[in-house]
Amino acid sequence: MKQTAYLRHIAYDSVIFGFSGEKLKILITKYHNTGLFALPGGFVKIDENLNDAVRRGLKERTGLDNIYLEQFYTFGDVARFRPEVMQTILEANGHSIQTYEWMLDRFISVAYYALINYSEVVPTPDALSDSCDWYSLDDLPELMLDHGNIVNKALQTLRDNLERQLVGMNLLPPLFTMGDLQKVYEAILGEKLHRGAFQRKMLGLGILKRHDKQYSGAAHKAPFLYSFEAK
Amino acid sequence: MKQTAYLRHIAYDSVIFGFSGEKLKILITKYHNTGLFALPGGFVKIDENLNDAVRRGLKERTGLDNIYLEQFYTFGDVARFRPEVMQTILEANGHSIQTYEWMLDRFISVAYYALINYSEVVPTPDALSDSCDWYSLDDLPELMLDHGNIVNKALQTLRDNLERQLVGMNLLPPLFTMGDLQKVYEAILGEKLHRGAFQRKMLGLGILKRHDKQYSGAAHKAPFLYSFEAK
DNA sequence: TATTATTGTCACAAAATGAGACAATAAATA
DNA sequence: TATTTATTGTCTCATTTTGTGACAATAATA
Repeated sequence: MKQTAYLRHIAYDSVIFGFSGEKLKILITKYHNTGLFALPGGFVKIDENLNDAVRRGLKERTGLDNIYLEQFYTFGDVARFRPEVMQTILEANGHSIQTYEWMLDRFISVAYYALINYSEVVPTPDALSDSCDWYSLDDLPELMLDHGNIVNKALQTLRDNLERQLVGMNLLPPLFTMGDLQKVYEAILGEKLHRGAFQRKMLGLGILKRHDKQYSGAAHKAPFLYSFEAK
Repeated sequence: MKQTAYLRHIAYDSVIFGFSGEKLKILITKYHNTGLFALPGGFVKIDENLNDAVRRGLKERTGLDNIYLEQFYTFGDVARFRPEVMQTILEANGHSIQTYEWMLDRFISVAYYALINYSEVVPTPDALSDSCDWYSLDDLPELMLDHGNIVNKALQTLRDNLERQLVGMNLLPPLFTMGDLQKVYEAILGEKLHRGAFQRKMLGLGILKRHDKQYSGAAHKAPFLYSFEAK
């Protein structure tokens, strides 16, 4: 990895949303021997499209291709420039500062959020990290630099876009119940929705295909399973 | 201007919207002796916040402070990298390529749109340009690089955000009629709106203050003037 | 004084939304 | 087998929002 392989001053960070246990979660990495938690991020190769760089990183971190991905903001304040933080990380990994000096420069970070099917993912740490794990949004560790802000803005954007995006399609497995879908919406919005109205609206969109019922073994009526259908 | 004064690989472009003659317009600059039209843009100083760099550029181009400004996308495709274009511009201005070699590198561009009061602006070209003028959105010249895409995405974002933003407040003078306001909305959306419903909705927002009537000298009822009011 | 163009407001229909009610039903329980 | 429990699918009704046209008011003109 030569110094010239990456564009200087430019990084990306990704807020990778998954849904499990009725909670919205995101992937967080922890750097070796530092106690520092961060969003999965990376750099852009000299001859690589920005969007492709992010997809490459997502693939490495989750194993998935063809992820639903949305760029939402570019963070460029000078206050982001904290070379001592990156230096700590590099030193904790035994890397020579000389080779990675370019990493100590000021970076502008393009932030993306991704929506993925939780059950398909095998979170994988990168070379500098000793873990890459799911954290509930309401139980995040302290994140380094402005990564907390980035998460907040990602969630805000996701909420704003909720009506315009097929969110459930990306956060749920191929077959799901109406209750599953409602729980996803409630987790994102952070509020309870009326069951009847929600069902009416979702069915009214005309994008759900009804399948056989799901017999859960529980003592009540079995719900239908649904899948999303491109019209 | 030393090479190290600016962050490498990072630029911004701005889509500056104004409203005049019932049309939505944007500012376009034309580079000396090249026939190249472009969005007003610039670079970020090493010790400058990204957002501040954009405001600095806007101030130079329009003379205005405190502009309504919204970042909407960052363009990072390799296809943007066309050093011969920038070289043409520099040579046409008699600049030595050596001094400005950093400008020939690949750039990632953070795009913003601004909403301004047309009548307050004195468009001012920068050093490389011989004009900075208003163009109607439906009558734009061919723009260099991907600037045409940037304009399209800016307009799309503006439309999407129309209900969440006080657009009229930024595109109109302090006092305006309900008809003026409706024309702004129609220009942005590109469609006619029903007069009665529009008036009902705007008044229902509770953010308009009614003033004296405007006697236009025309042969019909005089409309009220309105201003926006922070609640 | 009648005419013209535009404005402020309303009335009504249509559509969308909020909220509760009820029957249906899969499994557990008596 | 009959009853109970929890949840589901659907419906109805009230409320709110939206789409559409109509009307009187009015500033200037003919």
